[in-house]
This record gives sequence, structure tokens and C-alpha cells, in this order.
Amino acid sequence: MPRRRITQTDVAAMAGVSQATVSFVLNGSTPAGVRISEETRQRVLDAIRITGYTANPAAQRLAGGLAQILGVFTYEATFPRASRDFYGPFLTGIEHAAERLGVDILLFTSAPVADGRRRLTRDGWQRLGVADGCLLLGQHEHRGELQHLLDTNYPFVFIGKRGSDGGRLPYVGADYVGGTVRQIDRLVAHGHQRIGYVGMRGTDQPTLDRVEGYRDAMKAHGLTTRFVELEDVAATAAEIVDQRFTAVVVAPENHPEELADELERRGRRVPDDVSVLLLGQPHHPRRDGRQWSGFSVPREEMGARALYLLSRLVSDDGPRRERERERDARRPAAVTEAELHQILVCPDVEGATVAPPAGAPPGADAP
Amino acid sequence: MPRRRITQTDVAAMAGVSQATVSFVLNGSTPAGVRISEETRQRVLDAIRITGYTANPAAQRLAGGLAQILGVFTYEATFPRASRDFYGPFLTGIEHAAERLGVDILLFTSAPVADGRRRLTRDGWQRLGVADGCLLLGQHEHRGELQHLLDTNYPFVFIGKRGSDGGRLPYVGADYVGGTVRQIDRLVAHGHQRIGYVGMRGTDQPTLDRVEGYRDAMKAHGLTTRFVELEDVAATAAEIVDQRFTAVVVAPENHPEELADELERRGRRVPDDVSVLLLGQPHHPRRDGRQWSGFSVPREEMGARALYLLSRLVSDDGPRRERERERDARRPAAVTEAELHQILVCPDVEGATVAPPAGAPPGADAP
DNA sequence: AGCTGCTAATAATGCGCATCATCAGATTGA
DNA sequence: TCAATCTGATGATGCGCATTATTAGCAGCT
Repeated sequence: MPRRRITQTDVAAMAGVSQATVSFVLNGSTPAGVRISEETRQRVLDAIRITGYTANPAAQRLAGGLAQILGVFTYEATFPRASRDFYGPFLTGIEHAAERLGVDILLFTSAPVADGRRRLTRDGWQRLGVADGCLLLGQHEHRGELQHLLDTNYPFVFIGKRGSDGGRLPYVGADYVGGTVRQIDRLVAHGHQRIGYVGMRGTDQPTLDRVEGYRDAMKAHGLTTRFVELEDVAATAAEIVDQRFTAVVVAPENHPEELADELERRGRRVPDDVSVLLLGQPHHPRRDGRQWSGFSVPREEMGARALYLLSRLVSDDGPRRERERERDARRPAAVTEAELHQILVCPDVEGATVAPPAGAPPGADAP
Repeated sequence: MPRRRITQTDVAAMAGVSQATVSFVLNGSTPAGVRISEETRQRVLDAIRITGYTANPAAQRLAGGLAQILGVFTYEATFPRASRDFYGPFLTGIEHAAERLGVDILLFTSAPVADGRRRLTRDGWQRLGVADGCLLLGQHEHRGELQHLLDTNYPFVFIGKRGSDGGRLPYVGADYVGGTVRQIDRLVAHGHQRIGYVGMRGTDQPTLDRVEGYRDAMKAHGLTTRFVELEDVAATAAEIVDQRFTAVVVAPENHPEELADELERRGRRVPDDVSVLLLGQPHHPRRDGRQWSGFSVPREEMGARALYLLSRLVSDDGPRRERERERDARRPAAVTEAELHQILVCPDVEGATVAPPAGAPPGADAP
């Protein structure tokens, strides 16, 4: 039959001390000036060993304030059925950080995904409260919901840059601008002049940043920006040929593999005739195993950094700090502005899809 | 500024009722003969809506209620860094089920993965208590830990068949035996006689079940069982050629792709000269895109079914039911034995790696 | 003896919630 | 008219723990 759990009180009884003493021994630190003699300490530890006592986490949390649980809210299904999982690398990083922090991760799956996106409905958002704080992943966030989070001072961190709200939203993002700039630099160093940008217009942050990087870099090199924005991959390939581009930078969602196929079909080989640089992670690995040149997004690190940041925000807002602050109002905020908005470098990927333009002087090969 | 959590007491104050009343309204059922008028009920619900109240799961658990949180414990890292994610499909199914049940999923990431496997240490296993129940994934479970779970009557469900404990462990598994038998049947129907089994010996359940299926099916057809168990893929291929097998069944962890390569190198083509059937999910997609013949493991469904089962166990074992049972000892267990051990069918995959044996009469092609 | 200072421990409190025992008031029955 | 019943709600309690406030005991000093 269900054995009753061993509690601190049981341990205390066996050791001939009070429950409080057991708690002190277990926590080591004694906030007030409480002291425990080495002898008593050993008696308690022995009793713990004999009884096999283990703390009840629910009670610990109730008493302590923090649950040691951090939430993860994804605006789309976390584990999508069809496509390659987008969240996977982030979660890997998050899991790793969670281990190090000793916290558990709560996935908010109770809010249903409707229409491909998960809404932070009243019920859904209320459940956020079960975690000490929350990570937010995905593009399709909802303004009103965010406002609510800000208003209630609920600790959260976005994964992915959020430029829209005047710096009020904490995030850990990737440097798409810088990454894109470096790709252009690379091409120019190889001797390329006619460099096109292939990608659909969009208002999402990565797209805006890629375009910004492209514009800035081209301008800095005194080159003309040329955008190719076509629904059809075949048409895009045709346009590239028509415009006699020697290189293009492509957003990963623009089917680079198919694009390369179409180019080959038109007698242009990659990278011999046209260099193709990918501005971010490819959605699928290449058929022939050779990698795309371009830059990669440090998704695992983003996940980990975001969780660390969240953890800091939480403990700053936590009950202990709360009390400390009441006593000493001058205490500065522990989390600095710089920490609140982190942009991580996107490392270059050497890859196999970049080469000097056809007919370039041999010297241009070695930048 | 300080964001104190909204509690039932706050809600009660706003609605002009007692905390107990709020609790009753929230829980719907009223264990004792307590009644709440519709009007009061609405006032409370309004106050909840306005304040955005959320129950504190720790307190709920401590007080003996349900937190609507189900845990997922994986014996290996949930999101592995390098290899293809093994847990992915399971989690997809789990997430889907969680949505339908309206529960959140707690990943027990606080227990660190040491040596490739996560231990349900003293501390770790404590933390299970936050969730109402828990799903267990992975091969490397630890006996003592499981015993502890059983002793304390904590609700849990294994994903993957567990034959070892005399039917005391609830699980949702896959029918490797039946799947393997059907593969042999398939081959025999095609006219194959010399059918080898390629795979390393092991004590894990899938391996035991594959071997059992192979043995039973070969025996039923009056054929001789032949095992190939070699570390080296090349040696395995050589053995297959030597033994003049016309077909082999292979466990997915035995590098079937490399095996096929080695066979080709020795002048045996798949499937023209040797049919190869895979006993489970391939670890990697095939290079040429054509699928392995064999059977697949319904991992998503396993995840979903396991979560549903766990949900049932939880509500059966919940504090409410507990008390009901005390009053009426004759009440039958709500979860039947059959539900406790579910074996799901592994659907055949047609694939492109099976054919009649070379030199077989044409009629044998159409079973 | 009276006081201070120090060590070692305990009693008491509250975290937020579910639940049991109880109670006030309204309605009914005889 | 007064007890019996029913309705609608409240107060009190405890879950197991962390933490604060308090006490008991004792040595050293004046």
C-alpha cells in the first residue's frame, strides 16, 4: 500500500532534533545566524541516510518561491510533423543550459496550435505562471500578448532579434546583418561585381536584416544592388542568367537546391559560372553532401544564452531579491542593458559554392 | 512594481467571497456536500478573468491536487547534439496528445546526462513529483529507480515494450515480433529460401523480439535459421555472399547502406541478387531517395498513446479516486490490464529493396 | 550577583491550495 | 411556534518545507 513519504519531520524525530534543524543541515547555508554543531549535523545526516529521506520539490517551491522551472513557448508546434524540425537546434542548446542550471523545462503544449500557430490565449497565457519565466520562440508572435507580458512584469526572453518594440523586449538574436555583409565582402574579394540578392520581400526580422546587410555592403564597395524577387525558381534562374550575375546571395527559404538545378539546366554551373552564398542555415542538407557556402546561425548557442539570460532575469525578480531591494533601494539592476539584447555572430561557412567569377584574373583567387 | 503572484485569496477578495469558495468554483466538483450558487460562481469566474489568476502548481501538488502537468523523462539527452534525433517522432506524438488533453509537458532536464545517460538520481527522481505522472523513454533504465517508482505508486508509462518485470510496468510498445514475421512471410512468398538474419546479439527488447520473430517465422516455413553477427560490415557482406543468401533481414543499427555498398562491390546488387529488408526505422534516409523495404515503427502514435494512458493512470490514481476507492472497495480498477500493455502494429513499408530471388520462376513474383 | 556576548538550537510562521467540519439563514413540516 | 431540513457558504486545517524570531545555556567580565 502507498507508503507515506518520509518527511523532514520523520528525520528530525529519529535524530532527536527539530524539523528546522534538519532543514538547516540540508541547506548548509544559514541565512540568519543559525549554527549547528558538527555532532548534531552528523546525527541528522545519519538519520537521512537511514531513512532514505528525499525532499518534496512541491513543498520546497511553495516555501521558497521559485519553482526552478523555466518555460518554453513556441508559436508553432514544437515538434512539427512534416518539415525538418526548426526548433531542434534551439532546444538542444536550451536543454544543455537547463542541465547546467539545474532547472526543468516546461513545454506549453496545453495551448493548441490552430492554423499552424499557437496563440497565447487567456487560458494558455495563464499557464505561463507555472514557470518562473519563459522563452518565446517563433515568428508569429502576437502584439497584445506581449504587451500583457510586459505589463505584468513576467520574465521572458525572445529567441530571435526583435527590433520592433523600441528595445523593451529582451532577446538573444543572430547577426544576420553582419553575416550578410561578410558574404558580400567575400565575393568582392574574389573579384565579383555583379552580385544579386535572391529572396522574397518580407517584414520578418531576418529578411530585413539580410537586405540591410546587402545594401550596406554593396554600397560600401560602390556596387549596384540588384534584387531578384520571383515566386518561381525557374524564373529566378532565368533572371540570374539574363542579368549575367556572377554571384548571388540567397535566403535559405528560397529553395537553393532547386535554384542550382535550374541554373545547371541553363548551362550555368555552381560555383564555376555562378557563386551561390546562403544567408543562413540550409533547410535541407545538399544531395551531394557538399555544403553551401555562406554563414550559419548559432542556434544552439542562442538557445543556451537565452536560457541563461532568462535565469538571470528570474532570479532578479525573484522573492529573495525582492526583499533585498526593499531594504536597499539603491541596489542597481543586476541585469545590464547589454545583456538584455544579445546579438551573436553568425560564423562563415566555407562550403563549396563559391569561386572566382569566370574569366577573372588568377590572382583574384586568393583574397 | 514587484509582481506578486495573484492567488486565490486575491480573487476571493475581489469577488467578495472566501478563498475556499474560489477553490470550489475552480475544481467544479465539491467533494463534501458543498454547493455554490450560479451567481457567486459567475462573480468568481469574472474575478479570475480580470485578475488573470493562475493556479500555483506547487501548491496544488502539495495540497494533493493535480497540476495538469505530465512529465517526460528521457534516459539519454532529449535533444542529442550530433546524431539524428531519436526521440523526435515520439515527442511529436506526445505534443499532439498533450494539446488534446490540455496538459503541459515537463522535460526533466535538471538531472544531468552523465556518461551518455541520464540517471534518475535521488535528487532527480524527487523532481518527478512536480508532474502528476511521467513518461519514460530510453533503453538504459535503472532497476532500482523503477522499483522506487512502483513502491511509491507514482504514475508512469514506458515508451517501448518492457518484458522484464512480469507485467508490472505499464508500457506502449511496438510489435517487432509480428513485424519481423511478416517480413519473412513476404520473402517466402517471393520464393526465397536462404534467408539470413543480420544483427548483433543484444538483450534489449527490440533485438530479442526481432530474433524471436525470425525464429518463429522460419520455423513455420520449415526453413533453416542462419545468423550473421559480425562487427565488420565488409565481413558481413562477404558472409552473405559466401552463404549464398538470396535475402537478409537487417536491424536498422547495422548500417544497411554500407552493407548494400559492400554487396555491390562484390557484384551482388540489391535487390536483384539479394533482397534486404529492414526491421525497423532506418537511421538515415537513403542516398538515392529510394526506401528500404521492411517495416516501420509507429513512433508518433506510440508517444500519443503513451500520454493518453498516462493521463488515465493519473486520474485513476489521483487523490479523489483514492478516497472513492476507500469507501467502495468493490469499484473495479478503471484502467484495464489490456490498456496497461499496448503493442502497436508496425506497418509494412513496400520500399525498393525486395525482389524475387535470382532465377526464380516468373510466377513467384506475384504472391 | 548582575551583565554582556556568544553558541546551539527550537518555536512559530507562511507559502497557496484542497478539503473537511461547521455554520448562518431560509424554508418547510407538524 | 419551534424543531427539522436544506441551501450556500465560511473558517480552520494541513500538505512539507524555508526562514525568521526567539530562547536556553554557558562562559567571561565587572
